[in-house]
Amino acid sequence: MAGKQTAADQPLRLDNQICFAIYSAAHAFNRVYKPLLDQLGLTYPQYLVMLVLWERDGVPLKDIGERLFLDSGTLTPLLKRLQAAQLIKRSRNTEDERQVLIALTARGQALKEKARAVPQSILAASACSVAELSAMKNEIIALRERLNAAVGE
Amino acid sequence: MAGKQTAADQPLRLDNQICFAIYSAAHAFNRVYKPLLDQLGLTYPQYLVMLVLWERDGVPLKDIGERLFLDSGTLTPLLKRLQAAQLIKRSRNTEDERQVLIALTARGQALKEKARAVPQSILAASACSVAELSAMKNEIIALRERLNAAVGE
DNA sequence: AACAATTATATTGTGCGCAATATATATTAT
DNA sequence: ATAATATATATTGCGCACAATATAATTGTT
Repeated sequence: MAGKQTAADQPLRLDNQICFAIYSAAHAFNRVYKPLLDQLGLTYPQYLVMLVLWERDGVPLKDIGERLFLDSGTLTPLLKRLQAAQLIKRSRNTEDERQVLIALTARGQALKEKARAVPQSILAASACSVAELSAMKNEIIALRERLNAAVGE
Repeated sequence: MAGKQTAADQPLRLDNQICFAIYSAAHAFNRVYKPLLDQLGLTYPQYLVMLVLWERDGVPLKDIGERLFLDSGTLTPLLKRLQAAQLIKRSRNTEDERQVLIALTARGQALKEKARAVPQSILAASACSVAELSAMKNEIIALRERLNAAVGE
């Protein structure tokens, strides 16, 4: 019984799962990022938050969450750690006291310069042209949007 | 100063990161899988382990780890939970007492039949042809291998 | 104005994922 | 045979992710 591989088993084979390809590629990226981000004192999710803030500063937690598809259960403690590292400040919006506005400190701003070395190291590790990576990225984002749409139904 | 977008900032823009596309697609997959796997009483990583075991039974923990790119720190507690759910059995290999062999219980074998409904639901949610998904999967796996090779150096 | 519904964030609990370390067994070298 | 090295698993600690829940502020209704 065990070991027999029929056509009916194909859909359950690990190597046929695109989800596992993506899952394992995400972990592979993480391993490449780890030594680079260690130098910045950031984890990968923290790096993503910093990328958002380096684009636009002083945004509510909710906006960061929508951008990264993360909720307050993940972001609240993560942001507290970034605050403890003196990279961000947290303050309530005076116009809407429910909102927590996240702003970079001088230290957080300054870290952007150090971070500029990261993308090129990642590009080198991926051993792939920018054009190819960009094409893959767009396909994956399109897939992500269809998956998110399916959940929303 | 904040809000200014120069060419030098492009590499750090969130939307230009393929890693974030993959990271967020992995989470999107997880959200699609969640309700399906809830019916099986499995988490997504547990489902991956079961996929491995449904292909070949009675394998050492190490083999599962190599297949899924996970170490004992992740697998040991996960396998204990699968054992608690009576889906697997754990036993030391008599020929090498260091190894823990993981075997399916009758219940674990039986769950495979229930799981056959999962891949087609995922396919529907991805709203994509099998051929397209397969092509993307191969590209992503190739990228993963290059990333893993870069870490190994 | 009072009440209900909505929104934004925080908290708690569970399960990964991984680094660092510990322990026991097996292999290799001397 | 003994010692040194390597291998397989387990344990601890930290940081996500996310479901479920709680709380406080805002908006909408009557």
